[in-house]
Amino acid sequence: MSSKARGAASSRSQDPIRKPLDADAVATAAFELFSRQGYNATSLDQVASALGISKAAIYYHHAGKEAILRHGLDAAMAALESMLQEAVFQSTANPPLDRFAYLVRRGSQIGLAHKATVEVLLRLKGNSEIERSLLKRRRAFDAAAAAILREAVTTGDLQAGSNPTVLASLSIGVINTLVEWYRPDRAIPAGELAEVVVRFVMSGLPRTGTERI
Amino acid sequence: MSSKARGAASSRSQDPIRKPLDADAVATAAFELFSRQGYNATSLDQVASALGISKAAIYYHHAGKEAILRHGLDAAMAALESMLQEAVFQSTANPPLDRFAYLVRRGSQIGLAHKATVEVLLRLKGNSEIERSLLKRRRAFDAAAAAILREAVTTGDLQAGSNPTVLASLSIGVINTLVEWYRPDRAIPAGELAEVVVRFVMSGLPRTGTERI
DNA sequence: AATCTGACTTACCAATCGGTAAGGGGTACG
DNA sequence: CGTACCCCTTACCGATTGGTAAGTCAGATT
Repeated sequence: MSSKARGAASSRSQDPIRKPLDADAVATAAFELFSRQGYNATSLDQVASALGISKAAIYYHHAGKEAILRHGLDAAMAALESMLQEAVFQSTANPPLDRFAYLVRRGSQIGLAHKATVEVLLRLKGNSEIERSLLKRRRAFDAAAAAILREAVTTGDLQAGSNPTVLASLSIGVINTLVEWYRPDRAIPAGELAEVVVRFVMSGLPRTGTERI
Repeated sequence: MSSKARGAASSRSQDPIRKPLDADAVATAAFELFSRQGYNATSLDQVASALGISKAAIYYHHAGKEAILRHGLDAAMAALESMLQEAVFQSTANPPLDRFAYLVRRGSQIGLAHKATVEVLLRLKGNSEIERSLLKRRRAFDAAAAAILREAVTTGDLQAGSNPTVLASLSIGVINTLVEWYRPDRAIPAGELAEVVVRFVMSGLPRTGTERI
């Protein structure tokens, strides 16, 4: 019983078999917890035990906790940004409100598809350099959305005197809030929900006796 | 120079003068930081130094970190709940959509007036018993709002087939998102903003060529 | 003058956290 | 058969955190 017997990998050999993890799998599990408990309230030990590995094993796949954060949020922001490019560079013959509706629809779909990551993205507070750089990208996204609405005011599609920045923030806010309460086991499927969101942003509550387009 | 000389209150006597703090003042300062950095990312040492006191002094006013959380969130939830009572018990002769509009307007005003507390309230994740009890109250609030919309479907004020739960979540979501980006130094004053929110919820983006009521 | 109380202070603690060091089992390849 | 590499382990560390113990000083009360 000398201290030499520092048995390693003992629990792994007890496992039936398990595929080696990769950086993506670790990040996915981490974001599952980040989104449920919050980033700061989630320890790497929790992430490790959710994966059935030791905390140190996480450091084989990622440089640290913040690296995991960046890994996941980079992917989510990239998806949103490429979608924004599509919306912005759609035929300018396309009315700005149509492009905005496209942005809202695709934004909802992406938000729901990347629920865990987007939820964490929305809760960033800028407590580190990484968080601040992500926040900067988020603000650029919001500004681009506002620009489309500003154009809609110029073309007269939106009422003169409207504040495009505020309206863009409210519209995007609807998407954001979506990510926070939607659970896939809900009565309404994600595909339909995106349409409900688009109609809500364009027309508000579906009242009777008001014109619909 | 015996160890007896454990000078106390030394920094206070250096201060010009300072009124004694009370539990509310400590909680207000704490929520200022909670809302900017997040609850978990804010240490009591930060709260203390923002107040110019020692961390231990916080424990004279509050039983602990979670007690501060409860102190502030209890007040915010109470304000929202009493507003909800007003909206619900308004003359039933009042159309449900009018009552809902009232709820959205007052909800926006309260959210903006209690910005720091409400922002923390919205970020709760249920990581402790206190958080879970607050979340329960929040869900009751959402359910009551949904009930008003359900009534509006019954009376035919909302289109048949509408999902009142989803629509209530989207509407309240607009208020929630408001709290996250609004800064009082913005171009638009808080009073106007509440009206913009009401119009947005009732009619969506202010398009030209659509009927307004 | 003596005492009490409100409002703090410094000094400390145990627990937890993110992160590191060092090593070991399994498989592929020479 | 050796050895190299991948993927992971146990054991540990320093820093930070929420929380506590005990002392203190100014001002009100007696």
